[in-house]
Amino acid sequence: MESDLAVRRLAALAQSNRLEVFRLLVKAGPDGIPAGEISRTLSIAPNTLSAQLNLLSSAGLVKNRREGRSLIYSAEFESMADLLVYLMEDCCQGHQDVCQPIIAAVSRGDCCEPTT
Amino acid sequence: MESDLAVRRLAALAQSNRLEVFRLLVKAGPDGIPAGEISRTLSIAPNTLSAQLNLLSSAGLVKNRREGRSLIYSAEFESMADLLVYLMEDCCQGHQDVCQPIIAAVSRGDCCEPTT
DNA sequence: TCCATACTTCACCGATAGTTGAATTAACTG
DNA sequence: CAGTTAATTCAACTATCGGTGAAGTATGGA
Repeated sequence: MESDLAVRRLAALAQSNRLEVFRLLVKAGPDGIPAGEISRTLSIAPNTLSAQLNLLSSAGLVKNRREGRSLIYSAEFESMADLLVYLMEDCCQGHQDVCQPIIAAVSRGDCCEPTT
Repeated sequence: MESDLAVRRLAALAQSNRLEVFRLLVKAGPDGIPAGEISRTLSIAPNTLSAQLNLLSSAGLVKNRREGRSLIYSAEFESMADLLVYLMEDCCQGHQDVCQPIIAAVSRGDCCEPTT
C-alpha cells in the first residue's frame, strides 16, 4: 500500500461522524445499510452524511449499491486489512513478546471466533 | 476505548510526516530512536518534528525517555492494539469468511511469526 | 405526467491544522 | 562558568476541513 493512500484512509476515519459511520458499517457486515437509515441512526443531516460517505468511499473504505431509491453502503473489509497491515509492517524487529498481544487482540476483537 | 480517543489517535496518524514517524518507530521496536535521528532519517525539521511527536505522544501512540541529551522515542504497542480492536469491534456480525482474512493479514503483517 | 421520497451537489463561512523562524530550556564538555 | 548540542516552545501565516442551507438528480407510485 502507498503511504498516500494510507494517510487518506486514516484521515477518513479521523473524524467522529465518519468513524461512527464506519464502525456502524463494520458491525452491519456485508449486507450494509441504506444512507437514510445511517442518517437517522446517528442523527447526522443527510447532506452532511453524504459528504462524509463520499470521503469514506473515495478512500476505498466503503462502497455502495443502489436498491430502488436507496443507496446501500457497506464496509470494504479488504481495504481495512491492507491498512492494518501497513501500520504494523515489519513490527518491532521480531520481538514476539511485543507484537503477539496485538495480534491476539485483533483476533479476539469481539468479532469472529478465532479459528481453532 | 472512547470514541474521542480513537479519533485523536487516527488523526495523529493521518498525516504523512507523523505516519512515517510512527511506522519508523514500529519497525524500531521497544528500543526506540532519538528525536534527532528521526529528524535526519525522514528529513523533517527538528521543530516541526517536535510538534508532530508531541501530537503522537499526547494521543498515546508514542512515549519517550531521556538518555543524556537525547530524547528517545518509541511506539506504544498496547495503544495501537486498542485502536485496532476498536475499529474492528463486533465486526461483520460473525461472518467468519469476511473477518478471517483480516485477522490472517494482521497476523502475517511481515511482523512476528504466528504462534503455531 | 405530477408528486413524493432518497440522496447528492454547490457555495459559503467559521474553525482548525501544519509549517516556519526566532527564542528558550536542558544536558554534557572543557 | 562559557560554549555547544539536543530538542522544545511560541507567534504568525496560509491552507484545508466540517457543517449548513438551498438547489439539483434519480427512482418509484398515483
